[in-house]
Amino acid sequence: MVKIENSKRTILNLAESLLQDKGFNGFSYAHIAAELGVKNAAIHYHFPSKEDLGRAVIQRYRDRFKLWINNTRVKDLSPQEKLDWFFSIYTDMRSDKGKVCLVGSMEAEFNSIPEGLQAEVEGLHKELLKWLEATLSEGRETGVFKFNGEPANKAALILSSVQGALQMARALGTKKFRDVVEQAKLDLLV
Amino acid sequence: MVKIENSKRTILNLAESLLQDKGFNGFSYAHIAAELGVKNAAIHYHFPSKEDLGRAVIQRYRDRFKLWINNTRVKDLSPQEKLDWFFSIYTDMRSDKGKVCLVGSMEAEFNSIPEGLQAEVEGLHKELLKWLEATLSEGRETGVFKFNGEPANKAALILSSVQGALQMARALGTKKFRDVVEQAKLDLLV
DNA sequence: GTCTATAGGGGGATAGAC
DNA sequence: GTCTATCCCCCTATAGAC
Repeated sequence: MVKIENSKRTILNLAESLLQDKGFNGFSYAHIAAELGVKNAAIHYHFPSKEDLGRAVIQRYRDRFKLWINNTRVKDLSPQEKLDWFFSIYTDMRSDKGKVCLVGSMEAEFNSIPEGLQAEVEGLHKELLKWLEATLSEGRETGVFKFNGEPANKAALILSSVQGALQMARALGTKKFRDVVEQAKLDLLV
Repeated sequence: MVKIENSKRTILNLAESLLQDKGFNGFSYAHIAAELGVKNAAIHYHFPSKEDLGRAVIQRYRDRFKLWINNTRVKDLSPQEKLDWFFSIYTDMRSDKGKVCLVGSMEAEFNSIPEGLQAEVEGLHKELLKWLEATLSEGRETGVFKFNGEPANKAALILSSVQGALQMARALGTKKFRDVVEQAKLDLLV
């Protein structure tokens, strides 16, 4: 049961949380309705179909990320600090009831979710990669990061590893997640 | 529709394939029955509950992995070759209809699958990590692998990254998966 | 081992009252 | 915007015939 100021926003919050907790095929309108303290049909008023709801969650996340990285609080950080900020997003997910990242959650179920959702996930994943690549590139130029190969590939590896590490932590515990993040940092010192 | 010699084995094959394709919550007894060309109830005869079926799939995979790594064809390889063999497992999954690894699939849905399954996944993940750690350790001693930090942490990072990369490839394409594997190899040369 | 039949539940979604 | 009521489908699972 959750307080309501803005139903639509609260629904999105709950849906996002459930997506990261149980996956797209693991949650239902009933779950959201129960926590919100309303009936099933009320959710359908705001989001006619489950696909609509899923897409709205991802879209909001994309907007949020875009705002973050364009905000001076992040934009003006050093590459080192940017990377730490990035890792902290995932660390916070792990701390928040062992959530995994939206992208990983939906890609694992990719072939059993609506196509409109797939496209949204693709867009988000590209944006995350692009920012990370730019950050690694910048850091290598200024000499704080050292690594072989292309920044784009290194970005793909790091993003994949935190995505995988959040999942791994569910079976093997939070320490394993932290180990992966530490190793990823070590692998930038070379 | 699939030929039947051994129903139980065929069911396990289909279930494993569906798990890697659609996830635990994304497939049903009906899917298997249809492909096998039998009725729903026939599957329940072999595997009373869906949890039983899921556990059997993971157990078989664990046995298979154990056999592989103890077989002289793998056991006697160099660390370099062992690692290549390991990556080839994942490359083959990607080639096979864009499957993801069982562990990643089930950890993404971890909080919406039966507890008995969770335990099985935990066991498998530990075994994969343990073997990879030993291989990295061996390779570092013989000088073919170079990396900072503990072999256990490096193993966790590499395993997480291929797990994540298979998922990433679903949204961004096979090239991205290959990029991650190549980067992982580069990161062992330092 | 596989079938038919069916129980029993949950899911997504809609219509119409308030 | 939220309610009640309802539809229809799919799902897991079981009983009993063959």
